[in-house]
Amino acid sequence: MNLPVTGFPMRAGLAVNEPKWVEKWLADDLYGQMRAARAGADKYIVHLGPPYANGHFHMGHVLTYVLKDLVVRSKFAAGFDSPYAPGWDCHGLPIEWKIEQELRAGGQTKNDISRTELRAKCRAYAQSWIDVQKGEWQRFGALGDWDNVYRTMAPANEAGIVGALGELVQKGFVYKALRSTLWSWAEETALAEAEVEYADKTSTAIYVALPIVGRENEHLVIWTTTPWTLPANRAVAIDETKNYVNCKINGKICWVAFDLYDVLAHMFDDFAAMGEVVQGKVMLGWEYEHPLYAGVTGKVYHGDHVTVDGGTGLVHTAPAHGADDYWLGVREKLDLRCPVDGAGCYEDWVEDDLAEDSPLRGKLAGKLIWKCEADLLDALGPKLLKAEKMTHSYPVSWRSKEKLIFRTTEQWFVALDKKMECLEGKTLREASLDRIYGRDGVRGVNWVPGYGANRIGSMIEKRPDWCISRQRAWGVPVALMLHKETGEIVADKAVWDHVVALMMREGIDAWDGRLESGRAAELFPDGWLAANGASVDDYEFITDILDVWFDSGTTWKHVLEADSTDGKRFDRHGDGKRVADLYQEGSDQHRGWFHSSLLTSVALRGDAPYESVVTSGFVVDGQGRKFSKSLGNGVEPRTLLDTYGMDIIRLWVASSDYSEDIRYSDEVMKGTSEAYRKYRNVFRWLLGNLNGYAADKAVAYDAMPELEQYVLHKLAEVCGEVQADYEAFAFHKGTRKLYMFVETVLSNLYFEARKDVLYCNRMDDAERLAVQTVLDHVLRALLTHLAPILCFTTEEAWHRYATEILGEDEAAVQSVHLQTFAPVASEWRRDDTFAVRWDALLALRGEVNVALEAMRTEGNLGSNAEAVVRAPVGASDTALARVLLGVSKVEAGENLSVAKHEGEKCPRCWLYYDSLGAQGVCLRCEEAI
RNA sequence: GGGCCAGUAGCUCAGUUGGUUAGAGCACCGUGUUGAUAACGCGGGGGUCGUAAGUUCAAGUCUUACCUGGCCCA
Repeated sequence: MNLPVTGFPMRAGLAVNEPKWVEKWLADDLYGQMRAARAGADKYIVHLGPPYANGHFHMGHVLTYVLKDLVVRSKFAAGFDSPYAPGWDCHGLPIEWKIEQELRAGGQTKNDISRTELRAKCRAYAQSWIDVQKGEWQRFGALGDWDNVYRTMAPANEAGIVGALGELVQKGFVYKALRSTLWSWAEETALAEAEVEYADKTSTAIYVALPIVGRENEHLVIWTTTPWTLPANRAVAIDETKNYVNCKINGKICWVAFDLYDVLAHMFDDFAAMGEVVQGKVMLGWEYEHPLYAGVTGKVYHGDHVTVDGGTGLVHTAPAHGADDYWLGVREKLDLRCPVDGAGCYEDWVEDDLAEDSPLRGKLAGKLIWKCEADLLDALGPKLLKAEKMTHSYPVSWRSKEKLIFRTTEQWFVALDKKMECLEGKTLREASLDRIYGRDGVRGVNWVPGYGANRIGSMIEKRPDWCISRQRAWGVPVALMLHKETGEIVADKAVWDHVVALMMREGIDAWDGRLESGRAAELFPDGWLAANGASVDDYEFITDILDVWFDSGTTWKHVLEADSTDGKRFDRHGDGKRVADLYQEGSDQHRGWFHSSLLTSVALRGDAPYESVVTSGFVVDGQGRKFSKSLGNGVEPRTLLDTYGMDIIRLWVASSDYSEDIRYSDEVMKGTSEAYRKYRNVFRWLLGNLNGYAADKAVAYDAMPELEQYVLHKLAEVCGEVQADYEAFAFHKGTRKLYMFVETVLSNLYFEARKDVLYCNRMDDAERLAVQTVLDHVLRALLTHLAPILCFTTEEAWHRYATEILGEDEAAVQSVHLQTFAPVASEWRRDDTFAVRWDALLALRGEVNVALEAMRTEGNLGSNAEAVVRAPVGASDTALARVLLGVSKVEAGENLSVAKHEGEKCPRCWLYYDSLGAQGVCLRCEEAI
């Protein structure tokens, strides 16, 4: 008997064995070997959206890094050279916060140390997480250039980011403007949305009557919960489509929204009806007297944001203190200056327009806004119709829990609607949209799934100009110099090149460090100031930092492009392709990384940075809900590694349709584990039955039995389809086809049919060798096609194959990941006639199985070998049919009938014969013995 | 509240330009093997295709509304 023999164990022990492979691959520099093996081949560049260097990896990271790894590995297997550099996003608020927290824990604040020291702490903190995440990442089996990872905080990258900013400035994209931002006066800083919380806070709500110019005793009534913004009042906004009505409050004729009349009637003790109604548009242009300033007037304008479901329907508008107000102010060219400084105190000029005898004189300038409330209310006098305390949900600082304010401050922007020479007269918005949709003769991006184009397209269409400045410390400086008198930005390339060169050596400290230590002059090239007849004191240096999206949004430049000349990693030999073939991230990145990368790349090189963008949904639980702490349904990748092993997690990712959210649950993982075990058992069976086989024993295709040809036909078919699926990033389809092949063609049919020949025929029997030849092809094909997915298990099986079947030394075995997809001979693919014939044979097999099962249920049959079948097959097909059915005999006949074989059972092969040979076994077995 | 997307058996997925009784694998149940054995084979049950209308001779497949869930915004 030739039973299977292999050392490939049925049980995987992934949790223990996988880390050993990781170690070996790193020690052997597998990635380097793969690059070398594909030297000169076409490059396929997957570019990584850098993870933020803070915290452990979660399931979302697992999903995206496995997906990217599937692409990289399958591209190598398809013969491409696929350089891949892991990297990290290092700057930004969350890390800076973390450091501030640590400082506070030590009784300090960020003001106690220099910005340079603060940045050093942030840098060390980021690095510590990079080290942690690197280990977790490698454990995923992710292939990559681990010795040359990139970090946005590396000096070369920081210099590259500034260089990108410099080019934008030189091309004319960057401008300065006032913008309304949420501001924390307590911490003296602008806040990003992520830093904002909401809490119940008490405010003073006031109704104020503003006298209308030229209308005796008539007033506009405004309502506000922020009395401190009254000095900044510049207008009153109404809804021109709504009706307004007058009434008498405290003896004053007051105009309010018609829809709010009833509510307001009950609000005031001294209220009387009047009843004149006008449409809002009639009021447009009415002038009113400023609530505080003598001789100052404002006008009534329409505002889309005005509602009549609260307040009075007339909105106090202070462009310095609100987003809607700000945009109205911009539209109507109102005074946008902010009378409140960064610490929440009124500027001196806030008192300029006060009347000589105003009680507010000397009460506002330099005072904290919250402390001026009582004085402001007093100063309103009879204009104040009513004041009351109210509690409402209000934005507060994450840190101090103090109420936030809106302040208009100077910020830096990238223009989206400016017609640009470098974009052939188009705006950045238009040029970006052209590339998103592939219109106006421009090559588009391949969005997978396709709706990604719409999604990012509608965002680019609607978004305002890109505000790239932040008032923080941990980031790349908006390294701008402004001429103090002219306000002009220095755009001279020589200066930018000089600054970039300094940063190349010193990183971002080259900027802030020099400013802090009074060496700003060094930021100019030698002799530049003199040549321009200027001194360093003529210039103002911006200390804002760049939005972190600018860091990662320019990685195509400071990572890919910077490393792409003269045969370096990402060099594509000027083939005209985009810098990257693929960006892959979660669908949230349509607003994030895909978005910022597109804008910078279109602006700077006139094209998208990527050929394809593949987006995935999010990992959700078994009920389709997101993972969250409050639901308590989170899972830690580290736990899963111990429970299941990475290959099973990789298989889960590969078999999921990531275009939607993908579910993670114990049930899903149980199913995935079963599939894994199937693959593993099939590998084991193949290896075991290839025992004793060698390449020189291979049987030529034409000499093979038809069953073998059928299996090769199916193998060729599945390999072709799977490779196409991989190419289309449809891993779940490819995985599914491979599994179907393994399950239905191999396990159910072929292995079952050929066990007899493999176990019982002579080792050197031609038919047995034909079977082994097929097993050899099948194993190589399965291992190479599954290697991108089951990267650990296929490697393990491949090593067994190399040592047990090919007879190689363990130390000399070449990794499965160095192989290309096992080739498929064209002769294996057969025509439709062949396929139709086999469909019929397999259909017959199904019918016979039903009949045999009926016999078994009646207790008349054990194994199929006990049966003899009469079936409608040609006489020449009875032998093949017998093999397919696993029965002892098939006779050709008109109709299907099954019966128990009445002959003798061969004790060796267990088949039944009319009679056995002299040695008590069948003739075939006699010969084999 | 707005934009985009999804909702087919317990699970993972197929369902081509709308066209006969909606498919597969796993899981489940039954059963056979005991020379892939913490395996393997065979058979079987299981879905009113998220809900409700509509278009059509005909809808899982088109339209609308709603429900549920996800991402991004406000």
